[in-house]
Amino acid sequence: MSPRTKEQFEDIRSEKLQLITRTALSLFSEYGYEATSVSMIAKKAEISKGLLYNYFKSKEDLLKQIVIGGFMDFARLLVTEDDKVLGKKEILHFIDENLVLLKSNREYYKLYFSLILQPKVFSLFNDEVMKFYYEIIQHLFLYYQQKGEKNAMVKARYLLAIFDGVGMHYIADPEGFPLDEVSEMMKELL
Amino acid sequence: MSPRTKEQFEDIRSEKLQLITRTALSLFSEYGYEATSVSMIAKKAEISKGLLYNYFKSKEDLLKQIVIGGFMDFARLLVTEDDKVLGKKEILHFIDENLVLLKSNREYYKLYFSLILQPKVFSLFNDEVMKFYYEIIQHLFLYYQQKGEKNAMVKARYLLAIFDGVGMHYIADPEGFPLDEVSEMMKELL
Amino acid sequence: MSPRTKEQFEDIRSEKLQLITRTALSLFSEYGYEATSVSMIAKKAEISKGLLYNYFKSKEDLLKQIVIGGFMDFARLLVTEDDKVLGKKEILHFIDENLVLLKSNREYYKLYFSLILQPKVFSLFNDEVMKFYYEIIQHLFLYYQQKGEKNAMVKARYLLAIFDGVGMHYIADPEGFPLDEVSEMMKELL
Amino acid sequence: MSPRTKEQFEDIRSEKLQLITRTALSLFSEYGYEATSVSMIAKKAEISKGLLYNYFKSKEDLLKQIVIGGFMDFARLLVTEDDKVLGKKEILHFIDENLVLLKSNREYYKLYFSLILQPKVFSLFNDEVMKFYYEIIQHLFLYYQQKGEKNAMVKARYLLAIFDGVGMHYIADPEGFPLDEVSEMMKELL
DNA sequence: AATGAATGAGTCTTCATTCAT
DNA sequence: AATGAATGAAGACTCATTCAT
Repeated sequence: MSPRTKEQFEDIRSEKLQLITRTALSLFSEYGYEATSVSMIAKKAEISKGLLYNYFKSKEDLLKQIVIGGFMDFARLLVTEDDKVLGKKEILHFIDENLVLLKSNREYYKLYFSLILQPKVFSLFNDEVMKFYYEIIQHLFLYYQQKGEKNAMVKARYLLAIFDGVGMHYIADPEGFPLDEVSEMMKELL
Repeated sequence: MSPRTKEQFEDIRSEKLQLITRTALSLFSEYGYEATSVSMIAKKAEISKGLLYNYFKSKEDLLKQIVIGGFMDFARLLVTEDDKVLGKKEILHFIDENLVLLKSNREYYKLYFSLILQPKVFSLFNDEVMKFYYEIIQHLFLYYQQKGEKNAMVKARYLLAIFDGVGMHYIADPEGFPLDEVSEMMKELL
Repeated sequence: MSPRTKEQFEDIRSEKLQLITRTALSLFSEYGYEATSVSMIAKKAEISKGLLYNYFKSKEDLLKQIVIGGFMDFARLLVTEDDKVLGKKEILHFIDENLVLLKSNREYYKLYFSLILQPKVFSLFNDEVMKFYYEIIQHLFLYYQQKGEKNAMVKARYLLAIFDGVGMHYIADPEGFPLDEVSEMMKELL
Repeated sequence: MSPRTKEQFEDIRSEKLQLITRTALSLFSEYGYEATSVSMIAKKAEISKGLLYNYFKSKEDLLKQIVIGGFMDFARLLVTEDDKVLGKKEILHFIDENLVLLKSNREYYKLYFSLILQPKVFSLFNDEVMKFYYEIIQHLFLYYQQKGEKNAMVKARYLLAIFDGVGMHYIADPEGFPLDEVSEMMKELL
């Protein structure tokens, strides 16, 4: 009952939380969200089903935590000093970081793309995702505008669409898709 | 009291088949494949659950028919006289036709994108889709090669990825996404 | 509308009836009664499901006709001039005829044995079968009694049980079971 | 509030397992396997349908466990010191034990006979049962051979067929069939 | 006499979630 | 914090039977 015990409890909590989260991500991405049962997750994580509900209030909640978590990583890439307009350098950096993320978090992105257009599931994140998308578009829009581009908004949306297309194709065929060369081509659009 | 003629039966069958197919497509695209139950389809089509199984072996089979059907429409766009290498004109035509299809078959494409990266479901079509994807890549590759492009294969895969990205973004936000302007930009890559 | 037409109708009826009966027997015996659907029968007989119901009022009724029909064949073996006590010769004859029937109607007996102890199905025939069984027992009882056998009833029931056991084993393994030799052994019990 | 111990869980499991098994055996034997629904079993056992699947993979699996289980009891009767040829004493013992089993496990044997010649269901056990049957035949064959019997194999198969016939008739009419006297008669065949 | 589309009750099975311990 | 037995609603699917033609 000493304070340390409390800390230990918290350590356990966050450790278990990560264990569950990682296990679930791995299974969701391998089998899909619907095809992964809570039992499978509990078994693979070697915990009881009951314990899982100690950390997440539902399977949906677990999914949400995972998706939002990965989203945050992505969001950080674009964080800039307040609302300063991004320069070419920053956008290039954004693209590069993006690739690094894509390569290192394949599981997450596989899940992400498998969900992003699933109506029922997507509705869970609609708000967060949309808000974020528009933020990126806004950044890109400002960049192109400042560059004197006529169709700044069209270009912005085009670029973002390309991002997703490229990401999707890389995830679908990581061995075959020439991600690095393609990303160089993307840079020519800046 | 004589039995219906063969033609009458065929009429009934093809009408019901369409009814079920359309209803299912509409629901699959609205709620997703997994989230759409056979009961929902039957209720909306105003038929009994049993009847659906008179026309399709399983829910999976129904999905497959729908997806493959839509795929055929798309495949036709690329049909060329034998194995002639496509010229710029044909590719431009391909892009344009693609847009027409995208605009007129939104439901279908929503379904398509919602399935494309779902592990469990997609395995149903993996073969057909992959075969087809590689065929398109091959066409594009030959086009770029003949144009003297250095990275012909990279360009080919890049362009296809863009196709999907653009399609996805249009489907996700048909009102907001500037499909026509974007497609003009795509043409600059040829 | 001439008399002949009527006869022709009846010919058709009895022909179709036989067609259905035979087809059903063959399927029942191959897959079992429950595992054989009315659709399978109709398809194999190349008639419509509706027509089947024109001849039999239910699947159960169809089964009943088949079983009772085969039963009659068997029953005829024991028909004797009224209630005369059977002599050894007649019993020997009964055994032999039985074997002939068993060998020539394997399908039927397979069905018969697959049903005979299935509670739900058996209840359909309980009365007929029981009546018949007791009749045979009675014949055998009288035979043994007249022979001066002490345990005439026990012997009678024993012999009948042997009949069924032997039949069952022959049906289960027609190639391997030495039916003829075994039947010679049975005769020693007389 | 600490979780139940392993022992407690095991107790619960083995108790419920028995409850389900017994309930199912009783219903299967009363109505037949096909005619007994999982709902019926759950209702009679006063558990939820779902729980049944916590203990058995499927309805088929449940049947298999029951049949194999009862089979084991029977198999034990024939266990002899290694491969020693059985003497008359052992065979007599085998017959007697068999009767005891038959009398005390009527439900089981009713189920067994109701399955034995049902094509679809029986294929589940074909291998186990056949292996076992041939083992018994082999024992009986060696016994008769050692006794100097000419038709040792025929006798062996004959005896086994009688076993089944007698068992069947006893099960079909437990009150009326003179099992004990009949078994004395069987012994005369040794 | 004949067709096969249509029905709907019923089947087995799955699974997120709860709860006593 | 932790267990896993237990629930029950929902899912996909089957099939004997009916009926308009």
